[in-house]
Amino acid sequence: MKQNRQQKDQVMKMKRVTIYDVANYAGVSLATVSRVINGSDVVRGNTRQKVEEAIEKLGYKPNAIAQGLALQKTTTIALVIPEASFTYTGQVINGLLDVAKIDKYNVMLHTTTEGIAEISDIIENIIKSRVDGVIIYNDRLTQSEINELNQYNIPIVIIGNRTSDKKISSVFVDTERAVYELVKEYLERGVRDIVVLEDRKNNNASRLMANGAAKAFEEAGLSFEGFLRIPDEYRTTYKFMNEYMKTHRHELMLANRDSQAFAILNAAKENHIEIPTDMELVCVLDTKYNSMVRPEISSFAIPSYDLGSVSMRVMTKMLNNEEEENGKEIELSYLYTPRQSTK
Amino acid sequence: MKQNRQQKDQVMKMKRVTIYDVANYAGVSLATVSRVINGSDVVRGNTRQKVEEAIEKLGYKPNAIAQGLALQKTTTIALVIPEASFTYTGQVINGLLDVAKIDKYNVMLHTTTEGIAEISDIIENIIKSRVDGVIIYNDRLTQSEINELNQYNIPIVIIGNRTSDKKISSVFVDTERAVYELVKEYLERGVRDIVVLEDRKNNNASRLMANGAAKAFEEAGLSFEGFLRIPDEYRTTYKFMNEYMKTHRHELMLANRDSQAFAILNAAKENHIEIPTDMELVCVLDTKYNSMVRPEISSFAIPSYDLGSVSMRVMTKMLNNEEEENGKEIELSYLYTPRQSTK
DNA sequence: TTGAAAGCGCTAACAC
DNA sequence: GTGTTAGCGCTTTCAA
Repeated sequence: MKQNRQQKDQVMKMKRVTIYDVANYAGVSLATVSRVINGSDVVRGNTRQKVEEAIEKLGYKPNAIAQGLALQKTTTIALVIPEASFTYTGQVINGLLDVAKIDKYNVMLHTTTEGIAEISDIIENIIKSRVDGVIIYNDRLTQSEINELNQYNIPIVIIGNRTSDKKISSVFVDTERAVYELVKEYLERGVRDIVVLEDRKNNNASRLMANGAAKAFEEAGLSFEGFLRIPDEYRTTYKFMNEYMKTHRHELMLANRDSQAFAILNAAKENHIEIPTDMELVCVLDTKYNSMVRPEISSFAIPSYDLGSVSMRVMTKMLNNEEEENGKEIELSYLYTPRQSTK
Repeated sequence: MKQNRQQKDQVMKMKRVTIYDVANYAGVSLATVSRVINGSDVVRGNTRQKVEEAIEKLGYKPNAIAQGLALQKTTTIALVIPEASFTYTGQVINGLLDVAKIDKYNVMLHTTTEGIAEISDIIENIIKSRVDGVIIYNDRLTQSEINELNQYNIPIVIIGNRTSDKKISSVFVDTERAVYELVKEYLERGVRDIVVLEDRKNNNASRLMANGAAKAFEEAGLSFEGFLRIPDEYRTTYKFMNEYMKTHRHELMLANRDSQAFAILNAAKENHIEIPTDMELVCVLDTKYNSMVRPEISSFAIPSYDLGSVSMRVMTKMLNNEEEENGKEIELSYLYTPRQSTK
């Protein structure tokens, strides 16, 4: 069978070239080759040269798997994001990958599917693949699941939620405060009929938004009752809003994603509600499509790319055992950007 | 140093549990443990039980890296996509990952950055990480780069372009034919002033669209001169179109991405060109945002999810050495979907 | 400055 | 059925 493997390799054209081949070709020991590829400075220039030539000649590429075994580290991190969130996480991923590339880390992508309880499979998988760290977008993972990972003593960075622990750091934007500040301002202007629309795809974001609004109301001596749930029987935000707006209208509506705001926009139009004249509209997260609708939705400029790049940077630092980086909570700032959907 | 490592492990709470620990605990040899975790059926039920208990008790998870070394396979594939294409590739990735999950494959994500010539770095990286296969979205990679990968005899699946070779298969939609058929129909209706707008982010798609249109024109005894380039000085499609439409109008415009169609839509509005009355508009690729604009853009329903899932399935088959799967060109069908932007 | 050799954790002959 | 052992390709002591 060993024979078989080698034979097959022959047939398949070229045998994988290993560190042995290089050592042989260069007439040195494999230890020396190892030193060269790892940039050790004890190797004599002359020897180094020979080895480098051999590497070049043979087209040798170190086997990262073998290195991983020997070194007990894979220079790979796992990224876990909710499936179907690419529209909003695209920039986050780009930021993350750019930094990963610089630091020579590989990224293994895992997605969590809504509703399906296979998260434990993903965790199992992550453990088996011995990645050096895990970056998790959003709160799809419950505390207990995160704890399970944490047990394995593997550094974790959470994107989007403020959390921290011994080996857990987080990078996020304070949505709650963003909404709080906005609502507060409207309240001061005398606007009271404010509604926060639920985002069924992101409970946590919804909760934070509602909390922010509630806090502002509270401070004004009022109580907030404007959290608008989308009943299960409506398949889309648009369908619900279209129905809802036949009998309801508000002064200000807040949505999480721009796509929800667009749905509101269309439903409003259908119901002859003028935006921003009759109702104002703001969303938290937007995409490039927001510059393509009329009116453009006022939103918070969330630094998505940075959310990703900073996370990866934090991860690298944790991996380099810069202890002070552990358990950090890094808040990135947002910027409210008024557009045509507000007065 | 060996001491050191072990000490450190102790300090860091728990020593990684290996197959040896399990063997020890269960009072069998590591070979037997290996057999159990690999589902070999030669193990006696009684023994298997003991081993399974030990695994459970110790919380043992096989080290995929070590397995990879021993087996010469990583059960990991690399996915290469153009950076910033997540809006359109999101569904592709979802499809791919879903199948990968079923087949127990891991996916390493790599992105290619526009203009920057670090593709060779990515290839180098892919080789080093010893993935079992590579799936490439789109034609960012030139033939010579693909050849370089191919040298290593690693199965490749290309998404989006018809290509094939000894170890290369592809999964795609025939955009050229889609445009051909559409243009042909318009020509038959007497519409001649047809323009295909360039997609600077995707030359290949642009080319295919232009080819399709040209073919239809040719068959009608006409020559196609309606390929509209966006000059470099314009940063966005919108800026260009807004200028362009001051002096030009057409009967039918074709864009690749919905976002480009939206730009045209807005520019048209600004220039008092009514769609679809004064001009009709069709795009190839669309996203969920297309259902949120008015008028909705007529488009081709491209099975993005399937593009991903089928690719991964093909990859699995190639990896299982089902020779007949090599060099396959799999065409997925599209469906023209007329909406409000056409008469 | 270099080489020999012992692992890293696992699989798969081969022997019993 | 189960154990022994030789790799898989690399890193890192330890000696020379």
